[in-house]
Amino acid sequence: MRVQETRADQDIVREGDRPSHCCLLLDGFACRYKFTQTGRRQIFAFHTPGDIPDILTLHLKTMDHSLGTITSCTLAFIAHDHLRDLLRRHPRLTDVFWRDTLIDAAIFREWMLGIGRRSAKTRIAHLFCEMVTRLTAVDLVDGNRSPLPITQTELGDALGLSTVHVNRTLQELRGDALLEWEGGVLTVLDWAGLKQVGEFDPSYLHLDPTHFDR
Amino acid sequence: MRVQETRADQDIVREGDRPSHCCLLLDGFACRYKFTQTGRRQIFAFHTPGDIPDILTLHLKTMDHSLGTITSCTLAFIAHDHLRDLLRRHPRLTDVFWRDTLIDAAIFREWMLGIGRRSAKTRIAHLFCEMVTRLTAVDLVDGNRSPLPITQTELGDALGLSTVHVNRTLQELRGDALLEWEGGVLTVLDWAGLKQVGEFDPSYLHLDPTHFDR
DNA sequence: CGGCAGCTTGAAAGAGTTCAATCCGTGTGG
DNA sequence: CCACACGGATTGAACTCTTTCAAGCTGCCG
Repeated sequence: MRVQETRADQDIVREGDRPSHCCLLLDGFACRYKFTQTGRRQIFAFHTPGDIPDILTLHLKTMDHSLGTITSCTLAFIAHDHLRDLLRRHPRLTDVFWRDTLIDAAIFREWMLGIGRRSAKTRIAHLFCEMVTRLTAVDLVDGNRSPLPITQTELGDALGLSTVHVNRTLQELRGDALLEWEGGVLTVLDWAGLKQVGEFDPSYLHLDPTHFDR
Repeated sequence: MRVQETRADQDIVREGDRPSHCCLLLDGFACRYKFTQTGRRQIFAFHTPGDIPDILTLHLKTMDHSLGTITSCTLAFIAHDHLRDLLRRHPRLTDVFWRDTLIDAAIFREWMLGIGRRSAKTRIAHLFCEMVTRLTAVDLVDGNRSPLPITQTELGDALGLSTVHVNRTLQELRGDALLEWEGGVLTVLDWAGLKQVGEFDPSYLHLDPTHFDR
């Protein structure tokens, strides 16, 4: 494993690349995204420490989207060959990684549902609920305060909204005393209320261990 | 394997179910979808013969969305236990199925990009290009005529659009002499033009065998 | 102190939705 | 053989959520 520090807003892997390594995110926030031919960006996923955002390169040679840092990050690069060797020796591990990519896809579906069918307010509230839930799972949440070091533009790019509208909708959420968000820290003031506005049901994250197959 | 005929518009597996079998689609069209709490539907995927739309139940015990038929279908149900046994005996097969679910996810991402960032016209054209490409891969396309037995409402539910708007946008596409679509058959009159309007680049489908890892 | 990224605001424009009918082809029962 | 029901396609008009454009504002860093 090669460990490396990276500045914020740097691409780690780009659309079209054919990487020979996967990257384990040790510290920081990253995202996956792609541009429209007309230059509009959609963010597909936010990644947090512990994730291997490009594990898919193990089976899909050419990247069909990009992976970039949001904050400065610590990354560990692992050669595909080593990873394959590991999985061959421990088939159970294959299932774990496969399952992880399936949850990844479940999150994509939930975002799709939001972008396609939910209002801006619901979408934003939902994403906040998801991030807090996921960050809780990796023990990064302190009480009702959760790191969320992304910009309003990035939030818009993830939710299919303009920055302006994100900004105004955020004001509503704050006005409803549901949350505060400044300095990259999200403070949830009313979890029940936020969940309700966001129509949030965490089942799709498959965090409950009783959902495991074995 | 238990083979079974199913009528159109029937659920095969429902959100919340904990299936013990996977279903191989032998004939017909199916889709995966989920409802918003306010009753709005988002279709996540269209499935064609040869697909195993619920292979994910092998690793995610509880369904977080539903799978239903669009047309009448022929399905083959395979017990998880049998499938697991098969995969244990042929580890190479695990990689094939895993890869397949990764392509599934790549399609989700592309749809997300469309719903979030592309116009209605581009979205519809893009979906048509995708379906024709995928149906060509399973040899269901005859010249420029491709089966596409879905309703305008279903198309809207897949693209995050209202039926009314789908209808009007379809008229534009027809008016531009790009396609015809009636009786469940899509006829592409101008492939190059449709690709351009749809900003379609099939890379994300990972069909090119040179993209395979081994 | 200037510069820059990110946040905020106002006003106008627009893409897409909603509501409410109408139309059309097909299958069904009398 | 015709009336009727029904799912799906189509149309018109009003409405609204979200975008776009165009400035300001703010805090931080060199």
